[in-house]
Amino acid sequence: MTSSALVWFRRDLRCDDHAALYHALRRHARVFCAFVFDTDILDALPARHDRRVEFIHASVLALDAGLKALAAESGAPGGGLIVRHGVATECIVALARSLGVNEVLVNRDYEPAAIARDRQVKRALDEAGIVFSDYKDQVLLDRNEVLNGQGLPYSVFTPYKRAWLQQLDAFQLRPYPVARHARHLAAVPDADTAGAMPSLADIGFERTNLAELPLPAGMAGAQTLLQDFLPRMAAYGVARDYPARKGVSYLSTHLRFGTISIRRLAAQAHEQARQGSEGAQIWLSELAWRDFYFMILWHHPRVVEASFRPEYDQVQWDEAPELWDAWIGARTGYPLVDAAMRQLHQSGYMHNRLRMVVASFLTKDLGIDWRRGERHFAEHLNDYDLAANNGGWQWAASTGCDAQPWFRIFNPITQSQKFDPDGRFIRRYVPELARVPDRHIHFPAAMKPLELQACGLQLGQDYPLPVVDHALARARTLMRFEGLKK
DNA sequence: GGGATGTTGAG
DNA sequence: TCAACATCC
Repeated sequence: MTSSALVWFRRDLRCDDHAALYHALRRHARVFCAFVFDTDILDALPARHDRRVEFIHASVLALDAGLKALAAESGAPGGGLIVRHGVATECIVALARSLGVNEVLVNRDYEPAAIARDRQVKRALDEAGIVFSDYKDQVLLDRNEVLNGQGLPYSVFTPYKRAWLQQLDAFQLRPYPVARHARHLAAVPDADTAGAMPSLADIGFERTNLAELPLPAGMAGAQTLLQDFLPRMAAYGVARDYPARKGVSYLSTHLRFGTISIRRLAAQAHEQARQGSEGAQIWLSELAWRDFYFMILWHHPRVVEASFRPEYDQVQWDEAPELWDAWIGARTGYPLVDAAMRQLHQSGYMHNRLRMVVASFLTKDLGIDWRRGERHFAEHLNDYDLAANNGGWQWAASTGCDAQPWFRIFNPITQSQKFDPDGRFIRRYVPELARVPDRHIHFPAAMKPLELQACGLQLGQDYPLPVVDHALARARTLMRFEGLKK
């Protein structure tokens, strides 16, 4: 066996339990690894400071080190990552030709733009006589692996999950044994070693506050967060709903960039669930939701632009520029909504319950098109993922598959009372309300003048008056949806 | 040489 | 998880 291959890393920045890397190492004598800082993607980002680019940059450095360590352990000559900055479609084809590889391997991506990009690369490689192959890696079960009785993909989550769980056996959860074949890792060619790894500035980006956030990057960062979460998994089912508590895994960004393998996570959850942990069972369902939305996007790429249920594209949303400004400016007068939006802007993270609250508020209270909210999240979330973000927004807006019914409208005040009962989360992000008593923190506009005076709060000055009345807004939304022909 | 035990690949 | 295959006494 003298063939050689190139593994192109994209959103799978790890060298452990990695499908494409495993297959390359098994089938080829010499395996090169590459990552491209893709100008097609980077140039389209709205800002030159972006926590995700910084996270990726740090994770790519760690991946290079990881590949070198893996090679060293197995006595291979080199290892390491070839890093380029340019148009990925061109860089990869040029690199594959200059290295003279027989095959380029990737882990499959399910987003329409990525599918088009990969198709373009495949075409160019075909012409050069180089094989292009892609593998399932990002998800546990993809595309047509989970089908209903008629052999069709599901569009309702609960029966999907039942079938998904049935298929999730020990084999599906097994990690790819990469280390076993690591001796086939090839050294980075000399031409690529000198000044190969560009700095963040080299690719045109500035530092952010990422280093101050509890989000360590790279494979090691993911392991740190996982170790922290494992003992909390059993309590996840209850704790996950309270944004003030440390109830969730905080692994979403790592799952987004593949710095941890979904199989390793699911295997842990599966094992704890088998031993009767209810929290683990619920967390595993969240991983099923993730697979579900990837599957939906694969089969229905039109959801990127349109409602999953076409009849809901007839909903007349409002332009409402001043309401939009209040939402993105975290000045709606609904403390939980404002706190959530500030959490997003300060950290690039928003607790999942709050994503539902602010999405419901934008679409059902402010009457604004879910796509605008979706785009805002896309710009700011560290863990932004098209499939899940789109699915979540369409769920909240009632336009999606298995969405909440249109007449079910979150009340931002009762959500706040239920899930931030003592206002701890609100006070963390809306300090101007620090002295408001618990009883009123969820809706200070209901306070009487004497009560406002007692805590020294001037409504409309220190904190905004509500931009809409929830009861009225709710009635308007019911009418907005009611008019649709069924 | 046969049965127990271990390793690997299947994705 | 299961089957194929290797290894060991």
